Amino acid sequence: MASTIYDIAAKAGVSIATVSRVFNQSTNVSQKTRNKVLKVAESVGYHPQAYAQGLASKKLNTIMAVVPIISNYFFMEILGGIQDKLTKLGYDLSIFNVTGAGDVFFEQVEHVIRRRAAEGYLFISIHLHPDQWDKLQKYPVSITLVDEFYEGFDSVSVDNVQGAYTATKTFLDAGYKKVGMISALETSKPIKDRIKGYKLAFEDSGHIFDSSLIISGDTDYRDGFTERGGYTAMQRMNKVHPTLDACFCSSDIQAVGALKAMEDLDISIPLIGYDDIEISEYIGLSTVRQPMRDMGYIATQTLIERMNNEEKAISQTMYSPKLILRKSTNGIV
Amino acid sequence: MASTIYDIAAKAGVSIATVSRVFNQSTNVSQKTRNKVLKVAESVGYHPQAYAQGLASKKLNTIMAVVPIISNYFFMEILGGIQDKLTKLGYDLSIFNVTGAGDVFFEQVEHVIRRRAAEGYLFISIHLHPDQWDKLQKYPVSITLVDEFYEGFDSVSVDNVQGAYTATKTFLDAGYKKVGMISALETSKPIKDRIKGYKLAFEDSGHIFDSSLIISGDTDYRDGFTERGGYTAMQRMNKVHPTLDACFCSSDIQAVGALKAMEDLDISIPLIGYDDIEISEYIGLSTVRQPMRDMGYIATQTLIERMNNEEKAISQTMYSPKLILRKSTNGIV
DNA sequence: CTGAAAGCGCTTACAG
DNA sequence: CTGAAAGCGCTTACAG
Repeated sequence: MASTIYDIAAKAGVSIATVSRVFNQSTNVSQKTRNKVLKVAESVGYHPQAYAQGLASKKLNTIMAVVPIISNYFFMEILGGIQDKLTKLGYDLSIFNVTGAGDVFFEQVEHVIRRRAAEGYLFISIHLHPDQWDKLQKYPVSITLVDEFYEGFDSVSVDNVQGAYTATKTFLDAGYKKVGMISALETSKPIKDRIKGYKLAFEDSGHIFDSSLIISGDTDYRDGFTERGGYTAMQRMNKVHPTLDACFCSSDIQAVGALKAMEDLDISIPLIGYDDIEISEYIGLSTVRQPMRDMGYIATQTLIERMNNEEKAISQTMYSPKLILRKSTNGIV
Repeated sequence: MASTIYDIAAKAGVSIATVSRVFNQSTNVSQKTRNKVLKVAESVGYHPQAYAQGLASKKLNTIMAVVPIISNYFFMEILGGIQDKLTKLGYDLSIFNVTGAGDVFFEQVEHVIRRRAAEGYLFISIHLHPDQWDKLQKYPVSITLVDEFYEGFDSVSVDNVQGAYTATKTFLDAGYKKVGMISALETSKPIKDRIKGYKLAFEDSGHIFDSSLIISGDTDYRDGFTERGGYTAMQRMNKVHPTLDACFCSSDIQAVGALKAMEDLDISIPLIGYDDIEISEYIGLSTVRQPMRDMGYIATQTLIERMNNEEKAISQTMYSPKLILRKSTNGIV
């Protein structure tokens, strides 16, 4: 049923080389021949097959996004930025969802790289051990890291330590003493950094640091970056520290849950989230802005440049997150 | 740099057929030979290339999601459901983002089908004209429609007319007379149906229908399904109908914007959204639930079944949306 | 259990 | 401007 270049060539009375040229925008085909081929191709709905083209030309024209969790807001925004850029360039996007844990996780990542189903890879929120990164570096493929960085790879990330520091310091400087942190999975890379920044703010302010002020929710689904994670964390927080002054949340989506918990508990303290997802502006949530869309866009650009020039110097872009104050911190600054 | 099956065969002292068999889980290879091949392959980081395998075996093991707008909540949820299913089945996911408008839109859709870069296609929120659907039906590929249906295609959708009807009727039955509708792009398929349901509720209730009660926002970005779309629509609504009794919003994300507008305008009327995205529960938004995750999951399953059996009877799954009442409609029912 | 060989559907120098 | 032919990296009957 599906026709090939041979069928078209036969029906149009030309060679397969000519048919191929017609579909490759080659100028070396007479208008007459071109029209004849196009007409035949159209009549049977022919179009070159992606895989065969890829094999023969060694060009796939697709880049692959490798992600751990597909349905979260952070990734969605990043993806939007990637698509904005890709569309302009005519590349296709492929998505690989890494589902394994532990060693299997790395094996999956390595596997997808080896299959060569794309010409370039965008690693989004993929966090590995140093020796694993080193191993990956040996493969002759272009990879750009998003939300992570490691020596030797192009990357686009945000300074998580600084972001958490800024949010926490803002509370401390405003005179609040008991400033809690609603955390997510503590072994996750971004959380480690955010906790670091949170601590640092206490130290810089000359306050004693109390680790019991850092509390997570009751679920590790999506690494704890969920409404429910924030909701249950705030409930726990209120049990342990009923006199909390203010709270920093490790993501906006958790802050949404925390806000609800506060409402249910009938308490009200200033809150700062993290990310600045779209709804935050509308629900009046103060937050630490990560330029997610830009990150996806820039990362894609960086990757394409790398693909076109392997000798290019490594570029590590690190954004400084920006604090955005809204209703949830009203009157504190 | 990149090694092929030939390199491995040579180094392991076997034929390429044997190497191929090792990587295809064929049992017809002695354990000894298998180990030898695997060792060599590991030492150079070899793995069969996806495209070459695809060409030779005519199996790609990838399914493609074709979507108009990538970064929206509805799609994100659907995608999550697709991945849940795909992961279990060992298929890869590819995403094609249709960016064109008008005729170009259809051309892009047709083009991606013809390229055969996947064995099955999931069309998500792709709405075409009858003659375009008919044309698509001629191609020998498996396609499952999500959020749309058309004779001759497998599909998974939700009854938009009924959803809007239920929401509106609930208000009307509760005694509200002036019930507005915050709409999105009126030429979009789901909006047409939701407006239909909205109207129907008035007719069934014996009320006169006033089309000036249907108002959209000031932007068609993402077809108007944005916070901003809802925000500006509510502002307009308040100008035209300052004495509105209640309001139905065509999506939760717009409702978030509308809620903010109401706050800024210092008015308060009952609101019902559409979708039931995750945050809705936490912000207390009443809504019409679309089982997005399930839809993605079921659609993927349907597609795989179709791929395995082209003779299978067409299956058109239509969900009945469910009204979920929360704080935003407190006390009305 | 293993190998030789044909074939998958294209692209691309090389000639003319 | 056009064609014949080799090659891309695999898989898979067919033999043995």
